[in-house]
Formats: sequence, C-alpha cells, structure tokens
Amino acid sequence: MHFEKRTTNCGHLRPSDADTTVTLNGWVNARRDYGGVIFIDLRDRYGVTQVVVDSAHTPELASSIDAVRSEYVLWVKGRVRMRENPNPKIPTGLVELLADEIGIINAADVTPFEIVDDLGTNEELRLTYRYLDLRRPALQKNFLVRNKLYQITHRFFEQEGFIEVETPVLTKSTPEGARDFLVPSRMNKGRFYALPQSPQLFKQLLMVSGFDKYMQIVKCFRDEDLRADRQPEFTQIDVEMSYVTQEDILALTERFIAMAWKEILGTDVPVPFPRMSFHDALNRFGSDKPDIRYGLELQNVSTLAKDSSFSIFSSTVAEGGVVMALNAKACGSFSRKQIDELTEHAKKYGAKGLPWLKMADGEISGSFAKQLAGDEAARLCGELGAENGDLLLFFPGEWERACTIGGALRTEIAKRCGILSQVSKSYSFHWVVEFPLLEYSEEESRWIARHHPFTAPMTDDVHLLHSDPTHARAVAHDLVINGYEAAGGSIRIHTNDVQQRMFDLLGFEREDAEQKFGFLLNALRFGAPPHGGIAFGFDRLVMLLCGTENIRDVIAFPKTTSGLSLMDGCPSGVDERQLAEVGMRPLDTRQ
RNA sequence: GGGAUCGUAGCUCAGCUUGGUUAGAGCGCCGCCCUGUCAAGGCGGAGGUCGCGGGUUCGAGCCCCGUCGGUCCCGCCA
Repeated sequence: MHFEKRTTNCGHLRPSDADTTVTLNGWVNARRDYGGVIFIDLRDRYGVTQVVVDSAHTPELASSIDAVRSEYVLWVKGRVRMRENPNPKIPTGLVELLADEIGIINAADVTPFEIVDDLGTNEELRLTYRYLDLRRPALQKNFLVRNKLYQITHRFFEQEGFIEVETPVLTKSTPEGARDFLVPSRMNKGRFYALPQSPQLFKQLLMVSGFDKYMQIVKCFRDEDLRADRQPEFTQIDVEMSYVTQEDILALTERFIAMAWKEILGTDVPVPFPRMSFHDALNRFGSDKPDIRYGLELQNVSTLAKDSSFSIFSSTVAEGGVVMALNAKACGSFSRKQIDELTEHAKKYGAKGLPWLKMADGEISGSFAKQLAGDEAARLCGELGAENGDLLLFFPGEWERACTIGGALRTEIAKRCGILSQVSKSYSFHWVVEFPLLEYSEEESRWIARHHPFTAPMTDDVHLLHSDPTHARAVAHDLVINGYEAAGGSIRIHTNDVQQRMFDLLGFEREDAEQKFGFLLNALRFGAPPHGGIAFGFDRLVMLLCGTENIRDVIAFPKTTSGLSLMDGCPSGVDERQLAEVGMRPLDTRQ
C-alpha cells in the first residue's frame, strides 16, 4: 500500500505554517460535502485539522474521494493557508490544509458508535470495541496522564536512589488476604502457581538482600469482586526501604505526590499532609478513608443517649455500644420519602433503622420525638448545634458499625446537598495512621491481621499483643486522597521471633507457618535490616489526576464487573488436551 | 453470596403505568442537490428476533417465572 508519510501531525499546524506544503496522515473525523467544496476533518492523537478539497483548485480530486467516509485512513498532501472562517474551538482552527493530493490508506466500515467525546454509548458496546473507544480524545487524554505518571515515578525514585527490581509473576499461593488467581503447573501436575496479590514478601526479601531502596511499577492480581475503583488486575507502585522509620516513608511519599501533582496538574500540594488516627477517622468521618474536602462531621452523643427514655439509645449504650449522630444542616426540608431513602441506604451498611429528628420553628419532631422525655430533645439538639431547618440523624450500635453507617450517610448527604459537586475540582491529602493491628474474625473464630501479618506493632503496644489484642496498634499508614485509599503501607516485622509470635497469635500452627512462610522466617534469621514501605494504587492515582471516578477510564483493556473481557472474550474455555497437559480434567457440569 | 437498576433500529431513547391496527423520534447510514462549513443544510430512502427461554392470555415490547449481559452498591478486597 503506497502512502505518503506525514511530515507533521493533525494538531500541529498554526498560522506561522501558512504557505508551507505538508503531508498529514490520519482518520476522517467528519466529512462535510458542499458539492463544489468538501471539508474533511482529519484526526490523529495530536488533534484535528481541516482539509479542504476545492473543485476550483483540483477539479479531479473530489471524485477520487467519493468513497471516503468517517474513520477512513488518509494521507493528504497540500498547502497550509489561513481560513476564511476561523474556528476558535480547536487549536488548529485558524488554518486549513488545501489538498493537492489525497490517498486512501485504508477504508473503514461504519463504526458501531461514533468516535466523539460526548457520546452516551453504553459501556458494554464500548468495551466490545475498546480499540475504537480508545480513539476518543477524552480517553486518549487519560492515557497521556497515565504515561506522565509512569515517567515521573521512574524519575522521582531514580533521583531518590531507588533501584527497580522485577519480582516473579508466578509465585506461591499463601493463605491470608485476597483470593489468589491460580496457574496450574504442567511440569508439576497437581501443583499451582499463584499470581501475586502484591510483591509483599519479595520486597521484604530484597531488603534482606541489601537492596536498601526498592521500587517497582508492578501488576497485581486479586480474585475478588469488582467495583468502580477495583479491577482484578491493577498496577501498584511498590516501594520498600531499609533502616527507615515511618516518618521517612511518609516524607518520601509526600515529596512524590507533590511532584506528580505539580508536574501533571501544575498545582502546589501543601506538605506535610495532615494525619489522623484510625480512631479519629472513624469517630469524626465514619470511614478509615474519609473524604475531608468537606466537614459534616459525626458526633458521639452516647453520654446523653445513655440515660435516654428512647430505649434503643439507652440499651445500645448499656450493651457497650455508642450512639453516633450527624447534623445534616438545612436538610430539614427532606420529605418523608427522602428520609425513607436515607434509611434504606443506612440499612445497606447494616443499620436496623435510622432514627431522626427535625427542628423547625423551634419545634422538634421526628421518628422518635414522642419517646423523648422532658428536655431531652432540646439537649440532643443543643449538643448537635441544631438550628431551625436542620435534620439530625442517629446511628446507634457497636462503635465501628455505628461510625461506618454514619460515614455512609455523611457521604450520601454530601451528594444530595451538592456539597460533593462543589468540592469536586479540589484535592485533599491526608494520612490515616495508628490502625488496629488485628481484628477478630467471628467467621473464623480467630484473630486476623488488619493490614497483613508482616506489619509491625507500635512499640508502645507490644505488651498488648496477648493481654488486649484489640487495642494493639500497627505502624501502618494509608494515604487518603479525596476519600480514596491511594496508598498504604507499614513498618514490617524484621525479626524471626516477633514474626513467629505474630503467626502464633493468628492461630498458625508452627508447622503450618513453616510450610507457608518458611522462606520468610528463614530470611529473617540471616540478618534482616529493619524495613518498611508503601504501595501506591497507580490506577487510582491516575483516576484522581484525570478527575474520573471509574477505573476503567484509565485502564486500556479493562474487565467488566463480572470479570469478563468483552473484547477478546476471556476467560474462555480450553480444550481437553490443554487441560490434560496441566494435569486437569474438565469439570463435570452435569452436577 | 446478596440488593438495586438497565437491555426496543447501527447509536441514544420514547412506547410499558391501563396488554389490542402497521412499534416511533433524534443522531448515524444510503441516494440526490449544494463553493465556506465545522452538531453543515435541503429533499428522498433503507433499517426492528423489542437480550434469550418459558408461562399467563383470544392476543405480550408491555404481565409472571427463569436465564444471559451491562452498571452501581453490600459482603469480599491482608
């Protein structure tokens, strides 16, 4: 196929290029045919340039491009000239290319949807033809941001003295944490590799090896259900350092984030980032990754609720629970229907109901107003700073549950009142620290690690490990940006005996721990330096930088919420021969 | 594993509440006209397994059951 190679691109030409002869290659974005004159908007990833075919200038050319339609690939050679009617909407809008020659490089069928930014096409179709979806400028912009972040990441960590080391993709399946994707072994039938949920153990082993400062941009895999911000395969910036304190990790992270935001968005991010404890995050915002771009903080009204004549309040406190509350300012105008919707929302998070009060003209009404004796209603309102027109929501229950429900309602109120859209263009950065090291799993009747089993306890809390595990805190840190967990990490356990004690606490038999994590326990015996690190959710950082709330907007070939790739149709069946080779038999689907 | 919601022309949607003639609109597509548009315009035209399967009914896009798929959420995600 003959074609004339481009001498410039479709986003480049300006008035200073007038009277030069250039060749463009690109896709037909639009064709406007006036008979005597035809306009063709030619598009590539750099922009759009208007091409003019003028029958007065080139009488033969018009008929030679009769067949040209949207998304045809063309080469166009011509002379740049100033437009009679400039188009201020596009950067090349002052000029146009008067075509001398046009060649059709490739024809295109009518596309299943138009290649424009503001299309409302359903995502199913877009994902099926992802390569066409990716032609849209809006999506291409996201991948330019993504590319910038790759480059900044490598440059930043290189400057900071880090070494990028690749870790295996075929690894050992370990208990704890997310479900593994398994890969059957042909050479060792009946045995399996696992794709890494993260390179956690490898990066710790690299510290034992003396690499000192390690980083890697790495794919991770978790076989769990998807969400708008979660894909089964995703990218992390994985970081680990030896001889550091938590302070060193936080400071490094702050420098990195400030650099990324400065270079990509041009904004100055104030450092250091504010910190709050896990406990405060839950108490004040009802989440361990709160969006603190707006206030609307929760309050604990347990002291008043303890002696309430409203029995749900008093009994909750008597049973060791709390009553959290939220003053939804100026939401007193919510209808009964709207409050019912809020109640339904609360129930999704495990609430049994949603007690509420309204204050209007100094009068207090609400779902349990009649059950409050004396000045109790007034005292609750006073405690919450209620004014006329406010709606008060209450969340009785076990502390973490009550806070979580409150947090969910806080977000919902912010959405409904337009608070979220007011702050949508801004960013907030903060740390959540002092996470609980452990939590008790009712399901498994044992303690499980809240972060992961290699996280070090705070020195002050080591003595609590056996006496009061609930209150032992971890040297862990999450970076929260706009309510997203953008990064998370910890100081690790670096001695064999502490790690062994942690496994004991988690209910691992010695032999079991040896079999599952023996390589780590061994490594910790050979002079392991103290170390710690952090891992950034790369896709989430790109989402934040692009201002999108959908992780599929920043991943070139994503999966649907049911884990399918609609474009190539994976996961797919394999034939029996392939299965037999890896020592597997087809599932008997008759059962 | 559970909940909500969506699926009608190539695309976006209306029609469903209250079952009833030939399922409509805009965009796109095809043809013709047109020398300054950039959401071009004018005239004409083609295009439908109403996701799929079953049921109720004289009759189903509409009601019921199931199923497949998209999206969002709870659980899950150390």
